[in-house]
Amino acid sequence: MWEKDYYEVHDKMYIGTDCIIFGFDNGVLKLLIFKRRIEPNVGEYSLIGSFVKLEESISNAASRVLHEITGLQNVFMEELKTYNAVERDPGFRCVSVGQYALIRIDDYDKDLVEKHGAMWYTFDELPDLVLDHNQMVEDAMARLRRKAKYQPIGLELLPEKFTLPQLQSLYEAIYQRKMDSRNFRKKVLSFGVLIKLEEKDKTSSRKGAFYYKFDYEKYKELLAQGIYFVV
Amino acid sequence: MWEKDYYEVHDKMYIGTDCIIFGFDNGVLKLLIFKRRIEPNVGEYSLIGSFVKLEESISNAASRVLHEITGLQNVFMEELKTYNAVERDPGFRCVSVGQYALIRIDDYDKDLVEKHGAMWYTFDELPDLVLDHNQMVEDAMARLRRKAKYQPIGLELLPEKFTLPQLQSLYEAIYQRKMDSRNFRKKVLSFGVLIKLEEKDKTSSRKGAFYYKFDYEKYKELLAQGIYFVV
DNA sequence: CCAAAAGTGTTGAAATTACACCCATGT
DNA sequence: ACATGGGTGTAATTTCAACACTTTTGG
Repeated sequence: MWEKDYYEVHDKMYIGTDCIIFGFDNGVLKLLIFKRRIEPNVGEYSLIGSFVKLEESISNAASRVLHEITGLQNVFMEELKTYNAVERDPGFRCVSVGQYALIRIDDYDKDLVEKHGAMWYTFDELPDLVLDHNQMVEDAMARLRRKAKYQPIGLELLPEKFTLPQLQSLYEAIYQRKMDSRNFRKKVLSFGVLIKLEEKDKTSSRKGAFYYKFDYEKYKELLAQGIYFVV
Repeated sequence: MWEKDYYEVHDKMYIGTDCIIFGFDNGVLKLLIFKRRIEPNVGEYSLIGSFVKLEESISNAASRVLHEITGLQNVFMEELKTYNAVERDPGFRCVSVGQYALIRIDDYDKDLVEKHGAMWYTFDELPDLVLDHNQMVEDAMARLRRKAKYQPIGLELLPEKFTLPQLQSLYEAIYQRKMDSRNFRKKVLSFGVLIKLEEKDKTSSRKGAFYYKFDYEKYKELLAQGIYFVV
């Protein structure tokens, strides 16, 4: 890659990406935060991030760092927005692209996460983070709430097999309010993208709750038709 | 601004911004496109954009170039997303942040626009644009449709005084479908953010249509309460 | 047999859609 | 007088919200 003349008069800067990683654990929505072991800001808490290299896209960079830390690949991730205030990074002009990720909290590699000094925190108990990272988390949370109205995000945050009570508690965690189980079930089942399995989850009640899984095919069909999922 | 050691091992690149500028003219939604007079891609069509300088934020950069070309200031603008494919710009690695703007088509400085070789095109008649600019326009259009459901964007696209038939035709242009005028009126008036004026617009009918204006105060109150405007 | 969570229907209120005619006015 | 776009109300349908009891089963 070589640089054309008419570009050289312009300014170059760093581009980074920071990942707002949501996980859902036992009825509680959590965020993966880590304690920095390298400069700058050693010892402070921050999101997981990286500079973007010339030969990778921004989402590549995010996937790369996410894989390094959680061991996960093919994680659902979406761009949030850029954080580009001139003085946001005291070191040098650096634009960061926030990306939020949804992971299945039972999938990730606990040792790896621990080795990097990362920990799960609930939204309410977040420590102060470096730079504008607290703002990023707030923005991501707001986005998640909005997104959950239109798309079955349970698909990304729950294990492949999940129960309706689990799905409901995910939505309750996102919206921070109790929902009526009859109405909730009616609604989510009406979309016709859930397949009921024979098997029951007996870990949380004696009666047991039936497992469901997503019908990806039907889901894609509906999306293609422009149908929204509003819960 | 000086550069810390631990940054120097990373890659710097260019950041640009491209503006997807919507205007609403006489029942038709249009986009401001210009024919490039400078390298690279002289003679081809593109969105209006600029490189971001070290000492300005991305939205500053967009405002700057928008002002240069339309003469307008304080234009409504919002970040769309980044366009960051490694090879998107053949000159050098350059990430572009798309921003869409809504302008009152009767406000802009026609001479200035013409001097820069810019022209209004409807969405359906867009020429081929450079790089990924056609994609940007599509994304912006999709965003606008979604946004129009939640916020009274008429506020940005229409002149200060406007009639309900005008507002309706704006929504019809955005959603590309006819709406029922009784239902439309009922809905938009129910929000209570429109103030009916004494004056009538007689340019499009003999009977004349009453002008309305937005009640900004009430609008802000409602937004603060988290109320949505769904049309 | 009992505690604890899963599962299930109905009813009233609210919002949305469909639909057709009169009004005001410049020519 | 008439053509043109502006303005108005009601009824049917759909969607949403509120609400309580029965089922299952491990201990």
